[in-house]
Amino acid sequence: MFFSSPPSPASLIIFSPPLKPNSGQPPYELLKTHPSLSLVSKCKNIQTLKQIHAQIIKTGLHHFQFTLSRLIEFCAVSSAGGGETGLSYALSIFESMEDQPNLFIWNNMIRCYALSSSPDLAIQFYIRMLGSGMEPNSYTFPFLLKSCTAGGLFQQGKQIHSHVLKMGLETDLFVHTSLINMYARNGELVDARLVFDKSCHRDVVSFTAMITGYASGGYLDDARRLFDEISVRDVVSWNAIIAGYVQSGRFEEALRFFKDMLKGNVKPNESTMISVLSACAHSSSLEMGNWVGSWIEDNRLGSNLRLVNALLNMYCKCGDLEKARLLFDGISRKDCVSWNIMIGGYTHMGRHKEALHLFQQMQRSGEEPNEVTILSILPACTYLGALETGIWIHAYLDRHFKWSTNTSLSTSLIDMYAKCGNIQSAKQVFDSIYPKSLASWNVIISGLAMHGHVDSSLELFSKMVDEGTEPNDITFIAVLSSCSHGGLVEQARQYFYSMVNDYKISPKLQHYGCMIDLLGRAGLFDEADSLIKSMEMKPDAAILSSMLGACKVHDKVELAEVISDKLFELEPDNPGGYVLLSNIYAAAGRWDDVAKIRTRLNDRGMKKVPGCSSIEVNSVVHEFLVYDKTHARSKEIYTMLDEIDKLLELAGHKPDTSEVLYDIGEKQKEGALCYHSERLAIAFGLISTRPGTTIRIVKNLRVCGNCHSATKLISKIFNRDIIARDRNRFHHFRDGSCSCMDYW
DNA sequence: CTAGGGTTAG
Repeated sequence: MFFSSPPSPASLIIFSPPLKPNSGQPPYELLKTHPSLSLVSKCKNIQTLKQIHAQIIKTGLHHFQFTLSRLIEFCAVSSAGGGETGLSYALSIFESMEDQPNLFIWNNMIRCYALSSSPDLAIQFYIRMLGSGMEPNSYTFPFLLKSCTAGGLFQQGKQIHSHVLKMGLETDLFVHTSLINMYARNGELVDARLVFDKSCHRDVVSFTAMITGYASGGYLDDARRLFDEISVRDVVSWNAIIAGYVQSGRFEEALRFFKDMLKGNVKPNESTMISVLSACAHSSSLEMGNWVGSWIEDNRLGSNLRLVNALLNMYCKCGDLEKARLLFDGISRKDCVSWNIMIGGYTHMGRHKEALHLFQQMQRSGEEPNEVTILSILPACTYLGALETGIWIHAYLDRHFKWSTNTSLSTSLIDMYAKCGNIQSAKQVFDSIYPKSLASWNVIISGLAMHGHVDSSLELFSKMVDEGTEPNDITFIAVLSSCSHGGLVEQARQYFYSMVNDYKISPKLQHYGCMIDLLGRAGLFDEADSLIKSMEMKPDAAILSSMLGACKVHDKVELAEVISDKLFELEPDNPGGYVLLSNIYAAAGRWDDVAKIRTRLNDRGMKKVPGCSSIEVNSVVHEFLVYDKTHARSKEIYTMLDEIDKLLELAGHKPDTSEVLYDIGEKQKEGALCYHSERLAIAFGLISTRPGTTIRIVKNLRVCGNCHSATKLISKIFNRDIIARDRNRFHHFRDGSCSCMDYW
């Protein structure tokens, strides 16, 4: 098959006299300088090598072992011809050789195996070599030991070590370093150190092998000590120590080493920069990262994808998405990693719509998503409530991955279903996976809680404990919030007690938050207060806000004033608390105080976080703000809103305008309510989906009381299930009532 | 008669 290549390009055709073996003179001088052979070293890929091979046969050069040696060596060395193709090509030459292969050829065959995907076969080849009467030399062992390192073959490595001793080759610097590396990479640091200490001829390379071993085992102090002992440090030794600190998460120190390296006038290379970029990404060192960016440009390395991806990752992790996107768009041959980094960057910064959009572009580009892609895109679906896209991904996973054993993938999928409003599918996926990780228990328990399935949520918690999975602090947030959604005061007390005493988990702010929210809502202000006093940390804004909310439910105006003073001290510029207090005043009819707060808000120039609701239709996420008129079908939406309004009025719905803060007329206040973002999303859902289809919307804030009662009626009037996720929980509206039983 | 060891992003 090697002779079936198309005719050589003109540049490869060499007219030279055929050579004959055994013609008296040893032809090595001639061979070395023969044009066909010097071409081998310039060879770019295996295709070209085949053409040269054909040429060699034509000229009779293949009768000389020297020639074949060079070909096999090429297969072992060249990255273009290496790997599996290189190995099989080398093998075919080896097996069809006329004479006994010499040691050089045996050694290079072992070298081919070391770089292949089955390095263990190198050992078999070595045994075959011994069987044919060949004795290994100082070149054989580095290749062989490299195979043991690559294949994790510690036992075989040990045996080979005894061969080394028998041959008296342990003092050979190359063999010595290979042994250290083999032991170190197999996690046998003590053995590695024994070998290291035995030799008195150590150089920077053997030091580095030992340092790498220590560093990858997390023994940074040992690595550091050896590093200090090296008299002349080169790039690779610097890289090893820098990478070691990066892998241990000690990024600032890694960057300090890098600066020392530059001070010592050692020139960094691509590997250095990949580690440095990783350190910058993790420690948000944008300045240093930018410096590396210009270094890459100066050294014209813009086409090195590994390096550019690392740079891209740095920009994303440092939050400079604009620069990242510019770089990303400029990469001509993006790989899966480039896409993953950019998509993950958007998700990470909360720009979920852009993440989803880029994911769709990725599919159009023909690049296949992998597990990492899915793990960054699922949270975006979850956040946006993009159930259709989520279902598509589920089907994609079924087709392409064995995902049910991948715990993070399945957990992410369960979370997506739960938070996109489809708790049944979440439960189905949960039931189907094995093993069930702690995280998967946590997401299903909190998912059920959010949907108001309090009983099954708590049952699942008992089942989890029965099956021997130890709950953690996150589990208890889920359990306590479950109690909170169900108004189960006594159970919550018991779980809280059990968490502290049985599981020795010290409560965090969120645990206190659930408890205080629950106690406050139940009107148990004294107990809530003493719980706050027992906390070892100061109550945060969330806790004070939920106390304030409880004051509203129970008309506690004076207490509300005390609490809001503390809240305003903590967050003077967050309008949420002011709005809540003003609502409490409004409910008590204290309009003067309402006006005072409004002035305070205006003086400080505070803006409420705008309410935003989204709905996914045909895999496209549509977002709406209050009074939003930017949507392409805005006209139809507002016609629908008017229609809804009329029907609501007919059904006897009376808008409660007391919570509207602005100084406007009663009629306008009603308007402000009708155009709340969730109302717009629902109206769009009604006009863009078939009758009877469930409408799912997601809101970034809590749903207001007025919209809640309106939505209940809408579900009845239009005969639709409406599933709404707000900041706090899910509301399933059906036939005029809501799954939350008006408790939220 | 040719060769060999240590560093590598999501």
